[in-house]
Amino acid sequence: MISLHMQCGCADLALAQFKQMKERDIVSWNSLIAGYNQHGLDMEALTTFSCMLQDSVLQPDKFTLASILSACANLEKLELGKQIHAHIVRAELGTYDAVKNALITMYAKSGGLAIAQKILEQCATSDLNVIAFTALLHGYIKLGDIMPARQIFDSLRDRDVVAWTAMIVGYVQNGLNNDALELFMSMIKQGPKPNSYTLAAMLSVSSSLASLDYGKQIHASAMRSGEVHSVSVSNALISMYSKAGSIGGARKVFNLIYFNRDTVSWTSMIIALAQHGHGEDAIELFEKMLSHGIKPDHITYVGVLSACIHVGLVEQGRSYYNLMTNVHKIEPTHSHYACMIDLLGRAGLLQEAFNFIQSLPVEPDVIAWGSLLSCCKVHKNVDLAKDAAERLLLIDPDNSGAYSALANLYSACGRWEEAAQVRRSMKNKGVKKEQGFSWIQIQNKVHVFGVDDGVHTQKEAIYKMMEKIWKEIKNMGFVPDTDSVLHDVGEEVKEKMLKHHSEKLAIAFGLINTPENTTLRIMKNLRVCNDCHSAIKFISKLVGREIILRDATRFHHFKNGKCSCRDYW
DNA sequence: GTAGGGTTAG
Repeated sequence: MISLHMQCGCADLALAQFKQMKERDIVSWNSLIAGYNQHGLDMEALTTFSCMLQDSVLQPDKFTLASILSACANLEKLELGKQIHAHIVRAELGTYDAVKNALITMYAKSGGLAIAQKILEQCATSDLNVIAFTALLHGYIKLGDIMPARQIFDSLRDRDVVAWTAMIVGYVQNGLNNDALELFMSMIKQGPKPNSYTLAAMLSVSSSLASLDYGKQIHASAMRSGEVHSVSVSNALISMYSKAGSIGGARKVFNLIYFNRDTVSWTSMIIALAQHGHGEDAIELFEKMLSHGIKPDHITYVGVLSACIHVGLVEQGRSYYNLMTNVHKIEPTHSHYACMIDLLGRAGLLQEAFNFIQSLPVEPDVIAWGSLLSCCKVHKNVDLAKDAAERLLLIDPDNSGAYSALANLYSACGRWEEAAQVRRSMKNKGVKKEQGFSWIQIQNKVHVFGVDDGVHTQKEAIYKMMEKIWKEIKNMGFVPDTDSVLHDVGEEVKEKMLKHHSEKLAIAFGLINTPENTTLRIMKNLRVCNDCHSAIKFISKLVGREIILRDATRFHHFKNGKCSCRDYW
């Protein structure tokens, strides 16, 4: 009965049942502990374990210890794990496979990889199994050692779906998306059938590639295999659609799982809405989440605060920050601090943002100073920007963003000499500037455009298209924002440089190569400049198309001369 | 009757 409740995810019911029992045998204790462990309630598993040791004469058996070791592994409690290990040796329970595997996992996960390896080597060759090796493989991946992990994977004879997934996830977590993709392909060809874990991981690959086509393919295969009903796959789908620029797709999935939403589902949808500039909707959804009695976690609050940032709701942001710390008792992290700095700074309350940084109970990090710096850039506050940049460079001397932001700000204010000075010192220190580029995917092929690099095969046609658009939008009232040009050159040259910004080239290319009325989805690695933002609004009206641009921080939906961000970004 | 390796959010 206890395990039945646990399997339904009703830990409370299981506990009530357990408390009712007059006589508790080892199986009832084990069921409760294992249930907690399987539902991620590892702290509860450990407390139950110590109750068992105190309240009863029962001795833990191999089932108890396997679960407890797993809890230690998840909580990375190496010391406690070692004590359990000692007990296992004394009680001579170390011969059971499940216990051995749990032991190796515990060491691999909680920072004792060398011990894990040693135990594995001591096992006779006969009973080495895929579970222990997968745990070891995962241990290497956690340390970022991909090579030994891959070696283990290659040497495994009976690779099952978990081993394949562990290796794929390992690539994803270490930013090796292409390797993940490649391995997934060969899994399809010759490996076991992917399950919900595999598909969720591959959806996160599609998210970081921001490839809607690819994500849709994974969605289709999840539908075919029935894994689409898993909450984790649904949650990963929400993020994938959002990051690929389709807020509608994200909404559809979220609505579809009405009866099956967890904290991650709500959080993913809130973040999706925030990223797409639907700040009010994000907040409304958050309130709905609270009224449904779903507990927000620290990431939910990152989403809520960034929703407030994107629409400039300063007061509301402040009150949510207080709600988080005072009511939900969530300790703010660096991300929350960065959100608050952004919230205040974006709204022009630069001094207040600066004071906020000064009042932090921890050393401010690169992100904190970087947020303040970019806000100073938006509001053209040179003095504070200089201060922020200097402090940032103390922590990270090679931060190209800090140099660029400061140099650009000087340029924008016409202080060419100081701008040149910053660029010189950047050059002297060997710091390389991050180049801006944009890309667009058309029929499974990604086309990348740098600033005016002119390498594309359709260069002539693209430039010609841009020339035509430029003339027409100027007739519509578009005024080029030559302040966005960060070089001291004549007005005419400035205009030419603006015309060839990477996002504009990507749009011109998209217009040439897609049928009329198709939505264009452009991605950019840096934040969109003022001139491009203004130009794209006109272009969307001129060509009667929706243009979706994802820049470094958010999405802009341009339609009929307007942008979803309402020009606040 | 109970157990062991792998997800998803900024």
